Amino acid sequence: MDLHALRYFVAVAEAGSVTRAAHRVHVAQPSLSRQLRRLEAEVGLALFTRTPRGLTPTAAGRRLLEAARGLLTRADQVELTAMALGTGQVERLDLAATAVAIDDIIAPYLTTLGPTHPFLAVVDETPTRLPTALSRGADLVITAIAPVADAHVTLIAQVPIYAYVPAAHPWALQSRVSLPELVEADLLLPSAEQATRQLLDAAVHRQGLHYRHVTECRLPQVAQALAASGRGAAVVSDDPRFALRPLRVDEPGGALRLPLYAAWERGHYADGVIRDLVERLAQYCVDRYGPSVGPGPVSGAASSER
Amino acid sequence: MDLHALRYFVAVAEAGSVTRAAHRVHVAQPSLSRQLRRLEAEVGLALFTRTPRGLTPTAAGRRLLEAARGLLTRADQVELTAMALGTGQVERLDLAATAVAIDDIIAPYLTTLGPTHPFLAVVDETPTRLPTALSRGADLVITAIAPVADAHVTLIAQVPIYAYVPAAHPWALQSRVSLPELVEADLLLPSAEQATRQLLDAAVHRQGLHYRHVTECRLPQVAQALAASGRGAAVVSDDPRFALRPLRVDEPGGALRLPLYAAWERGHYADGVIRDLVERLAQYCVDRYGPSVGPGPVSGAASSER
DNA sequence: CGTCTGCATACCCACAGAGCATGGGACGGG
DNA sequence: CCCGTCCCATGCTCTGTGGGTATGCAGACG
Repeated sequence: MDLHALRYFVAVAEAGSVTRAAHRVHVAQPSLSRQLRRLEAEVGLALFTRTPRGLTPTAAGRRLLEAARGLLTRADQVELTAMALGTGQVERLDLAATAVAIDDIIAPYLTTLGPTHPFLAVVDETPTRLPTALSRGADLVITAIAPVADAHVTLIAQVPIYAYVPAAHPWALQSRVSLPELVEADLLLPSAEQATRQLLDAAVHRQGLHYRHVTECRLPQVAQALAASGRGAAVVSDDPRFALRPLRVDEPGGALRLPLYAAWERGHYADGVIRDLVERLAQYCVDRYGPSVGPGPVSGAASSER
Repeated sequence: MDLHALRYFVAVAEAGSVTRAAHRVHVAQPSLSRQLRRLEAEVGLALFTRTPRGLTPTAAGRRLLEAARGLLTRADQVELTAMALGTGQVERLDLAATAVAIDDIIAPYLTTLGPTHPFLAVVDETPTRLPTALSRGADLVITAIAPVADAHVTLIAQVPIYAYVPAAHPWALQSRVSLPELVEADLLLPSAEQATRQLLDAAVHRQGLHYRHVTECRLPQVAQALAASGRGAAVVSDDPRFALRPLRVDEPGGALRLPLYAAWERGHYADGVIRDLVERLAQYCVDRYGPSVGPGPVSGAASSER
């Protein structure tokens, strides 16, 4: 059950004769004749009825013909994609990104640019799955923790992180909060392996502060649900999709910022295309939010009351 | 770009190592290694990055992997259908039939029996295309003209033919019409190659009658449209889907009846299944309409005012 | 009844793919 | 620091499959 045999089979069916088919596929008639009989032997019944003027497919032959045609066209497509890969052409890029990157950068970038070539298939991954996204099929990853794997890494933006509080919270009237204030509150924080938590922990440690009461959440949705039920006052997260009031978290030098890296495989077959895309993304962040700075609460998608 | 090479390729990708993959596909490691490098050479770039502990697919490798997996599952399906063909299993039968057979026999048979195995894919063909339906893919044909091709033929029913008249026609109050009456009317008849026309012509000739005024129509829809616009009084047809009043056409011996034959390819791979189905269809006609007789205007689906 | 057409068979050759043996690079433990 | 281990790559040989040429053979047609 070789592709070759099937190709010959459909050629014979379409030509209606072994001889004509042989001429069409540029092969001698006996070879084709043998392949055909071999196929019939494999299947176990006649695929053609032999007439003095040629061959006509039997019912079984017609049924197999349908299947074979479908398989062959599919095989040709695979061949084409392989060729496209070899010549560096690319029609689709799989992009995996954290929530904040998608909401604050990718989505507005795509909406302002419209459809792009190559087509960007964006998937948002949970922070714990992001480091392995490259090896699981993503062509480009945007993450806060630079992957250690054999990859190109570029810093494309630095976005502030936010403390989200319910509308009834005493802080609800202010737009930012300092770290000494923050650590006194009941906090819902990402779990330790997440970049935002590491960033926050480092800043807290730098200032010699200590958390008072912390509840860890691996998923932002859970944090939001807990906050809504009063189990925590402030949620610190990089996920901009909260229905809570965002406060920018400040430290003395300014806002606490999460770096966002674009990472892609070293030697990727579409390296040039990806490089180009990453550069445009970084430039987009600069144009829109200022140099070396990501979107803030004043302008950009994260500024609305969500 | 062989299926074999692709199979090895996905095996290596799934095993994460040439050695393990070789063991899994029951082949020596060097063969697999060579096939892999050959595939990479064909595509033109590295599909795996070699690590001391095994191989991990590159971006191009992952992309090709998707395509290859799809192709291989499809190939396996084709293999399975081929096997099924060989062992005489059948999951689908393509049945081509005239309008009258579908409306009066197939449809009621299927509605009373519910879903059948094998699944019956019913297509209605125009009378001119029916004789070649067997060679164009149908597994079973129900037609009024027994095909001359190398096929089994069985008479399964004999259905009356009808003259359809507008509701305003003088005959509209009667339920049948004799041939001497009929030939006096303005007639819309099927064209000469159609079975109903041949049946009618033969009966007319047997009784020494002659048509007065005939308009030929190859398509029943056209006949109906012409009748509706007053271009003909009576439409003789075996198509039971007219919005006109049906009159049974009588000759001295009784109703003028159109034979319906079931025909299927001699040596069909599902011969037993088809034989069984045909027998059940014939038995269904006998049970429902009496021996050697098809549905009449009194009982059955054709009796309603259509 | 000869010829023509078209499929099947016989025989030979070439190459692809499999196996075996072996080289070589990268970790890891003593 | 070196040796053992693990794993991939390569060289060599052999067999099996597919292709080519020559030919047989059966039905159609004049």
